[in-house]
Amino acid sequence: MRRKIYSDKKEKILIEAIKVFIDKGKYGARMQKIADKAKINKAMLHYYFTDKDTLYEKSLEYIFTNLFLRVKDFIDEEETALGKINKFVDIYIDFISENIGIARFIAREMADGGQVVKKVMRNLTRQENIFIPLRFIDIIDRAKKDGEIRNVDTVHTLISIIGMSVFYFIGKPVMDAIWKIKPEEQESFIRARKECIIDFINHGLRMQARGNN
Amino acid sequence: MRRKIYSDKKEKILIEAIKVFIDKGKYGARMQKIADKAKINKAMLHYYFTDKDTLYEKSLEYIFTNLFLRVKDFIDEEETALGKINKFVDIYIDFISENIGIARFIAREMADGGQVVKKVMRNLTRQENIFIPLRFIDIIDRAKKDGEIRNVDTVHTLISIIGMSVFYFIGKPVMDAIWKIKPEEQESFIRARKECIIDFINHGLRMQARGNN
DNA sequence: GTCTATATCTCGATAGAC
DNA sequence: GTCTATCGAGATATAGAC
Repeated sequence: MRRKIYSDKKEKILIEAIKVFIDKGKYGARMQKIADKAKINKAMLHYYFTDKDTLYEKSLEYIFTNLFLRVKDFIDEEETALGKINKFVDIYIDFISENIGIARFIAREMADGGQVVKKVMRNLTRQENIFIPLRFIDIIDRAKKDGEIRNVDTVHTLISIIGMSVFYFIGKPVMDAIWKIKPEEQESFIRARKECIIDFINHGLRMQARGNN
Repeated sequence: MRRKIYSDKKEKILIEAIKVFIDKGKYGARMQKIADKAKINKAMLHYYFTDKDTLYEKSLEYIFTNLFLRVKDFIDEEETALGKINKFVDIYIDFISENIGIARFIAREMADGGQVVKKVMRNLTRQENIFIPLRFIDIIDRAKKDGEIRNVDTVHTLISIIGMSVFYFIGKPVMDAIWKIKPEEQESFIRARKECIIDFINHGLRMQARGNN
């Protein structure tokens, strides 16, 4: 299903560039380091991606393309709104914990003002004809109308859901230190994280059943 | 009540350094720029704070000292646990929205691996004999025992609360673009953010009353 | 404590041969 | 397309006069 956008060599460069950007940030990243990891020399790096800004932008674009395509697949499946939201949390956290640096990459970019991410999202929206956040707005709105969830503020609820899902991963090294999570406990910690968020959402949003529950 | 830790001059430097770190990040920040804004020359900057790493660390320490002292004041006041949590969200969001860059500063530091923030927190914990996150653990634990809130996972619930509170501010420029928040709407948006989080928490955590509501 | 001048170095980018 | 060598900007940090 995935369209091949880049040649193998360019893709290899992007993958290594992303690792270095995750590790050091846009300004801390070194072109030399990226070239080394991609096993090419620095001149070739500039040959393929012109300059650092371009490489950074293409790296973000690569990340978002994969993320959006992943979410897109399930979002159209028929289900209840709460089911969709639960599944979103499930898939989203899986994606982030498998690509543990990506939350940090995006967080840093946003903290930098998010100019590049805005540009990438604009392009991607046009290309893929899908803009995940707005699709979720629809889902929540409809669930309210159908009486499936309480009459909450749509946008703020969505921000809360994403914030809960992503925050731990942004601050992972610090979080793990504060809560004394040992390496061998990480997997179960993330599983519990998921369950707790979904439980929180279900109790926080679901229309109160009158009498029972 | 606040102890004076730094001379006026050093404090002035720290305040300006924080602004530049917020704007450009640790690696993007320029010592020259900080010196200019603090109205001293670059040599004096090194005279007072040795090098960039030290200045960065002291900047973070300054931020956390103020943040912790602010939260410390109310946390001892007697109240219900849900009341404390609600008030925490209230004060926390006020602090962040008044110091809009600080969330970004901390987010970036955490994305960088959080080594410095860990060190600062360790020192501060010793000094102030208070470590806010652990105090909140106690609050939530007691509320569970008292039957005030449901039997949720304590740590994950706390992470969720902080994540909901802080996430919008980390990604503010991008968020405002996605949700089309105009400058004149920001104040009411933040007010609504606060209300929605508190509402979410209360519905998500409170023990279900049997029969009514 | 203050300031000018400068040493030293690192990095992004490119020229130019192959 | 590939690679070596190098340029030149711009950064941190400091020496040394006052």
